[in-house]
Amino acid sequence: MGSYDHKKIEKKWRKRWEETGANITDESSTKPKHYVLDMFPYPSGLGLHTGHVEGYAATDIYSRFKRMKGFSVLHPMGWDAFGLPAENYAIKTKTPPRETTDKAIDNFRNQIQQLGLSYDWSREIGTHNPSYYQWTQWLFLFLFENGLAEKRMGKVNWCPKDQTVLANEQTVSESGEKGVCVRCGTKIVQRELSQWFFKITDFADALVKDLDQVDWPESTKINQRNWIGRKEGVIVTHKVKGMDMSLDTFSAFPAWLFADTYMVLAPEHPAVKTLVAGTEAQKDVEDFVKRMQDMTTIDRTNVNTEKEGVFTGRFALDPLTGREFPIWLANFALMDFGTGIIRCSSHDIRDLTFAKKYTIPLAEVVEREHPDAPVDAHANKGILKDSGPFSGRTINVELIQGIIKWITEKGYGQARVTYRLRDWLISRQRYWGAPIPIVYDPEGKPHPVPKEHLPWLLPEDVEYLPKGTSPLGTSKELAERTEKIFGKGWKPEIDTMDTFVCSSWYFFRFTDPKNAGEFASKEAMQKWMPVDLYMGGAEHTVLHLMYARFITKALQKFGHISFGEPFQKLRHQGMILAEDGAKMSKSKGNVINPDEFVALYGADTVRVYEMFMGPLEAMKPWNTKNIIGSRRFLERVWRLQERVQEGASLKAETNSVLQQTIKKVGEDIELLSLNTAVSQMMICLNAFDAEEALPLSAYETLLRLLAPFAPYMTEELWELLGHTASIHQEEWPLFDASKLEKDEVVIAVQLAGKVKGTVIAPRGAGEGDIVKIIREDGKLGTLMPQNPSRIVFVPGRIINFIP
RNA sequence: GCCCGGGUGGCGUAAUGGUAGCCGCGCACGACUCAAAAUCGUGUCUCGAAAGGGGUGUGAGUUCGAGUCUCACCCCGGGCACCA
Repeated sequence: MGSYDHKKIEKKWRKRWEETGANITDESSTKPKHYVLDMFPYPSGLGLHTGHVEGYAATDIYSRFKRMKGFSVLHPMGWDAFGLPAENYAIKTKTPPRETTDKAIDNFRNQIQQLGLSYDWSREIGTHNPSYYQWTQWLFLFLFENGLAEKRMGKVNWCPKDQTVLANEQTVSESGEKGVCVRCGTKIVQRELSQWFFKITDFADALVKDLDQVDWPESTKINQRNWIGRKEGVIVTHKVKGMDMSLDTFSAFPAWLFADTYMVLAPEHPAVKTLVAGTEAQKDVEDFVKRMQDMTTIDRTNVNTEKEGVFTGRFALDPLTGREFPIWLANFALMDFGTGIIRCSSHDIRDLTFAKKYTIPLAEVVEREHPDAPVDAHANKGILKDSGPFSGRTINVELIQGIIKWITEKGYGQARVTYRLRDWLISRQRYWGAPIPIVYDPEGKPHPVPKEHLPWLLPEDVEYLPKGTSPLGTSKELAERTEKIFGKGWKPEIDTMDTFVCSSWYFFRFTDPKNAGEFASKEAMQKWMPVDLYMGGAEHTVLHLMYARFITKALQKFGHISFGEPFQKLRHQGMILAEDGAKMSKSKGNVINPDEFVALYGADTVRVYEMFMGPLEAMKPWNTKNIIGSRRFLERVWRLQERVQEGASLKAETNSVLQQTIKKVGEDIELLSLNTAVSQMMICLNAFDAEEALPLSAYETLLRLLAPFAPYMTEELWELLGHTASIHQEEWPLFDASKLEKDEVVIAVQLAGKVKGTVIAPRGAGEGDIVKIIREDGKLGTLMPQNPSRIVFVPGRIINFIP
């Protein structure tokens, strides 16, 4: 027996598997399908870190297990390759982003291949390749043609120093300060620009409802629901006193409407102008509106921002109470929520603070519990008073429905559902992204780039440094291309798409990655979709998953696919922390790279260690010292080959451990409880180690269980045992249910619930048998009462004497 | 503030309501060795000489029996946050 030389073994099998196409997807088979997907990485220059390895190892183990269980498994990998770091690097060094990105991808691919991950590399995709982004552009046109993509004015975050637009995530400094440029710390302003939007809000209802169909972590579903923020409520229409105009408000808490005493408009509300035109308040209001325009929504909607407003001098008539509501403008009222107008009352802390500041009269409709604090409407409970026909009623669902019905019947307003979700702004004034396939005629009207001109190539003759407009605007080639194809005076769209667009459909492409005529064939999608297991970090619980679901629903609505949810089962791997428990980050310089451990201990050890660390979904600190335990485990399995002897047989007790191990490891992989699966294999190893000689079949069974976890070493051992076919094509072992339990069991003996000792009894012994054994036991026999009032007996576990 | 997770040995963790601490790391002692490493063996929650107690963030409760279920509180982590 040679020693366990992981370097030699891993090199040998990596080459062999590549040569034999061991990981190519079995497309032709009639086996049931299983699609196991990782969230594809952004290929950063830093390379793979231990957090990637955790998720990838888990899905690899799962994929290998499923293959052994008789499934045809699709397990692909690709690159979310467009994005800012490469562009920023280009600005600094003038290196074209494609060069940087392709280099990073080569590095990533190499690292991933070393880990023995069974991806089908023939399906590799990169979102930055024209053969891929051609279909991202197709998707844009598909949405455009179906009225789901439109250009309209939108507020963007603008850094005056860098002369560029920033994504919301880029308006928080590293120290957590909000509303500043992440790169230079300059206070950002907001600009109105004409931007492309995807109308995700059209699907808001389905995006909430269909969460019930999928097997996702509950917290992720809650996050999605909160983000969408579906609220049922009521619109109330108010006449403005002395004017021929009316104002609509939205209320999510209809039970509290009778407490409202004033009204607040968003400063940017179109009605403001008319309300104050020619009045005394006009100048104050206009000043206020101007000041609010100069503030970002981020600043205006910060909890700590002082509430301020201005009175319009106008009054609205409340149809419910007949009250005259003073009409104010306020910084906290937002145009893009509800109707942009709020009915305000003392039952909302924000409204109350505002009213106190400006001494606006207030009313209450629920009796206070504490004299200092009025009841908060968000609690939505209590008994109403001073509420017209509803006084004396208790707030509950029926009452709320009754109030909405009453408002509707009286013609005061109507029921309405509102969402917090906003349309998806996909324009980016960036270079390194998929170009938006739109051209403008000389009048400035947008036209789609005809499909025969896709891919609409990203130009290369650009100035990366941002100068106030998109880098694509500096490309002579793009301008010339546009005029050549469309005519004189035509101009290209120079914004690119948000990289989230690229990643919102890649899982379709994997089913048919080389298709030149469609984004994926109907047959391929029908065969493989939806994704059966999707693994990725919890940081994508909102945006990526929401966008991918939106695209899926849009494609379904227009007949491209027949299902509405892309990811049937979703799991998150937890973050791996640095050894001191801190988050790994580039700035702290504590990022742990798996390479040195792969070199030192082997990929198999690193895989086993990361799975053994703890529950997959938990956040856990890396501990270099602990890796040795996993290495020792593999070495002991390696050395066990010496123990194999013809004609040997397992002790019944050892065999029962083996049967339990087959059962538990299979069940645990299915549940992705991989730490306990490894633990159980260690238990099995310990039992085998105690045997003088080992039958070949028992050893081979353990190897097959271990194969998904340690694919290299088990493959080598399998060959050493004389097999010519790969262990990864073996069937998953079956356990013998009749041999699961040991012949003798240990029963805990309790007196009034306290353990006093144990007795050994034959398997299947009944209460009477156990009592007899206890009576014959010297110590326990005298300790247990002769006439207990009750005996609780749990077969095979405990017997409890209640005196 | 609101919504999710979590608090178990020196450490990572394990326990269908049924013997808390499995498995691993570390540590201690022993074997092997001239010696060391590697390997193997024994031990390792705590008080106690022992017999026997106590112990899963705190306090109550349900139960024959609670790490596990219920309530209140404390602490840690994550997400959302002027959303009408």
